[in-house]
Amino acid sequence: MNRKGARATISDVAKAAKTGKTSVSRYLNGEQHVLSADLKQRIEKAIAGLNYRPSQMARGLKRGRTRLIGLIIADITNPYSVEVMCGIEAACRAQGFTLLMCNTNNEVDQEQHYLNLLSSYQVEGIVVNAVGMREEALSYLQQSLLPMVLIDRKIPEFDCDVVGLNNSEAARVATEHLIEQDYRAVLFVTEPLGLVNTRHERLQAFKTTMERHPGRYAEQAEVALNDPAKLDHVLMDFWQRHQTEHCAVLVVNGALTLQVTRSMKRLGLDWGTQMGLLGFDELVWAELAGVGITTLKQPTWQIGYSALEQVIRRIEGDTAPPEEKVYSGELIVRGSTRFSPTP
Amino acid sequence: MNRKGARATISDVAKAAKTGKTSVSRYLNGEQHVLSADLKQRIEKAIAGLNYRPSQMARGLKRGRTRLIGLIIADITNPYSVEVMCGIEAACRAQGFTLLMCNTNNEVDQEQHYLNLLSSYQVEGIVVNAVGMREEALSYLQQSLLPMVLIDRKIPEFDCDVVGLNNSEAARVATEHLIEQDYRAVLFVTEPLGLVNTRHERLQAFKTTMERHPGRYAEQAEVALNDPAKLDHVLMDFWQRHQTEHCAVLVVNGALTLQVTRSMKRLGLDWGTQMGLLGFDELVWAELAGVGITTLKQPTWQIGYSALEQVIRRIEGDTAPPEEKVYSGELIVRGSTRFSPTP
DNA sequence: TTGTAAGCGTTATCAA
DNA sequence: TTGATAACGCTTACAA
Repeated sequence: MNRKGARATISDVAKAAKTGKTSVSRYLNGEQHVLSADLKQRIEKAIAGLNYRPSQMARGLKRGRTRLIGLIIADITNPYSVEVMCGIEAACRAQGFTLLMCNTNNEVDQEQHYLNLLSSYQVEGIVVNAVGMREEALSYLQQSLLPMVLIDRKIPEFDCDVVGLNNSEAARVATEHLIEQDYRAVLFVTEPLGLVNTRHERLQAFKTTMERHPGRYAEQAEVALNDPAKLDHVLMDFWQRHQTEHCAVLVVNGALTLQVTRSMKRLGLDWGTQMGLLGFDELVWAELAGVGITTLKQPTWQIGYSALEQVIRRIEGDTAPPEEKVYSGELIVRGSTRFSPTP
Repeated sequence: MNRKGARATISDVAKAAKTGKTSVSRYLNGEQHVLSADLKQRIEKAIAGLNYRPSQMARGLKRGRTRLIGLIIADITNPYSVEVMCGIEAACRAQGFTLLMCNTNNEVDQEQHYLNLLSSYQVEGIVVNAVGMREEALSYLQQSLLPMVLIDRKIPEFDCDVVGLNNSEAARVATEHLIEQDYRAVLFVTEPLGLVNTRHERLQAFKTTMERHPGRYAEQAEVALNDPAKLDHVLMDFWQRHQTEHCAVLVVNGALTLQVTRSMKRLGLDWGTQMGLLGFDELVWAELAGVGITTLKQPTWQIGYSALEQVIRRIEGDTAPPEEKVYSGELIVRGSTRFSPTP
C-alpha cells in the first residue's frame, strides 16, 4: 500500500515494478505480447504483492465503456422474473458484462429513479422485465436513448426489441389440451387486459381455438390480483352455471393461478375432480396442490439469455429494425386437467 | 449536446449557463444557498435543456465515496433471499444508497469474481446473504476489508456483524407447538449440518426442548437437498417405526420442506392426518398443499432492512465490536399439525 | 458570490 | 519495447 491502507493504484504498481503506468496498463489489457518477459514478471509480482485491482470507476470514466448492463425488474417477487434474471446473468457472465439489478417494486417513481441511476452509471444497455408492471409505470422507459430490450411485454407506441413467449401458440396448445380432455365450458381468467399485449394475445388465441370447436362454451373474466372477493364471485358464478357439464378454468399467469387456487380452496371447489384448472407459468408447488396443477411452462431462462444477447447485439452497433423473438412454451399435464368422465 | 449525441457534461452545462463548472457542481451538491437566484435559474434551465445527468463514475472517482452497496446472494432462487433483498432495497432507498446485486448461483468462483468486481467499483459496504451457500464458498469472503454484514449465517472464524433469526427461540416455539399437539415422536430433518450455525442452533434447541418432556421421542436426520432417494428412505423408515404413535417431522428450512413434501407425496404419506409436518420459513403455497402446512415464518424483510442499517453504521465509522442481531419468528399454524387424536 | 486549476485512476497518443 | 503526458467528468482548495 502507498499510504494509510488505501487501495493500491496503477501508479503504485508502476513504482513497485520500476516502470511506467503505461506498461502496467498494457499488461492489464492483454497487450502482453509487446512486453518483455522480464518486465512482465516484475509487473505480475507487483500486482500480486499490492493486491492491486484496477478501478472500474476510472476505467469507465476514461474509456467510456463500462461493460455494465442495467436490469429493471418490476416485481422481483415473481418467480418468473427471478428465472429470467438467472438467464440474463448467465449471459452476462459469458459475454463479460456485469449486471446492475434494480427492482422497482412496481412503483412508478422508483422506475424513474433507477433509470436515472443506470444512465448516470453509464450502463451500455438496459433490459426491462416488465412482468407485473402497471401500465403507467412504463411511461418513463421511453426516455432512455440506450439500447434496450423488453422482456415478455411490449410498450405501446414504443418500437423496441422484445423477447418472450409465443403467446398465441401457447394459448392454443393449452386450449386444445382442455378440449381434448373434453371440457365443455372454459373460463379464461386474466388480470385486467389494459394494454398488456401478452394478455390480449393469450385471450385472443383462446377464443379463436374455442371457436373452432362447436359445442364448446368459452367465457372470460378480468380480475385484479388483489381482489379476492371478485375472484370468488367470478368463479362461483361460473361454477353454478356450468357444474352440470365438464368445466375448466384457464388462468393467464402464475401469480393469478395462485390466487385462483386460493379462491377455489375457499369456495370448496376441487380442482381436477369438480373443475379443470390450467395456468400459464410453471409453479414449484404445482404437483403438491391436491391432484396437481397443469401448467404451461415458459422457457424463462432461455428468454433471459436471449434478451441479453440481443441487447449486446445492439450495443455492438446492430441497427436492424426492432425485432420480436418468441419461444415456445411446454405443457405440463397434471391432475387438474386429467379429467375422468364420470357417470 | 456538445458534439455527436454524446452525453452532456458539467462543462456543457457551465457553458450553456454562462458560468463555471464550480457553480454547477455547487448547484448539484445542495450548496444552493451560496448561489445567486439568477445564476441558479440559468443553471437549472441549462440542466433541463441538455437533459444533463452527472456521471457517477467521475463523481465516485473524485470523491472516493460511491454510495454503493454490494449484495452477494448465494441463491436468488430461494424466496427467503428475495424477501430479504426487498428489505435491503427499501433501506438503501431510504438512506440514499444504491444496491449492486450479485447472484453467485452458489458457485465458488462466482463469489470470488463478484467480490473483486464490487471492490473494483468501490462499493462502500457489502451485505452477504449466504442462505443456500455451500461452506467452501465462504472462504473468499474474508478477503474483503470492506464493512460487511452477514445475513442469517455466521462464517466460522470470522468475526463480523450478523443479522438473522433467533434460531433457538424459534426452534423452541416450533417444538413446543408439536408437543402441545401431542405428537409423541418427532423427526428433525436438516440439510447436512456442516459448520452452518443456524442448523446447529435449531437442532440443539429442538433437542433441548424435547428432553424437557419425558416420554417424547426425538430423532434427527441429515439429508442433502438433491438426494430425494435418501429423503424417501429416511421418512419411510421413521414412519414405519412410529406409525403407531402420533409422529411428526420438523424441517430445518423452506427449501427442504419443499423436498419433504414431495417425498411424502411420493410415499403416499398424508401430512396432517398420518404424520405431522412443520417447516421453518413461510411458503406461499403453504395453505394450498392438502390440509395446509404449518410454518415458522421469519421476519425476512425486517432482517434485510436491519442488515443494511448496520452496514451503514459501519460505513459511517462505527467501530464497536461485531454484534449479532436476532429477530423473533412467528408460528403459523395450519392443518399439518392440527392433530385430532384418533381412536 | 463566483471562477480557476489541480487531481482522482485510468487509457490513448505520441515520442523515444 | 518502453514511458511521459494529456485527457475522461467531476469535486474541491484556493483566489478573486
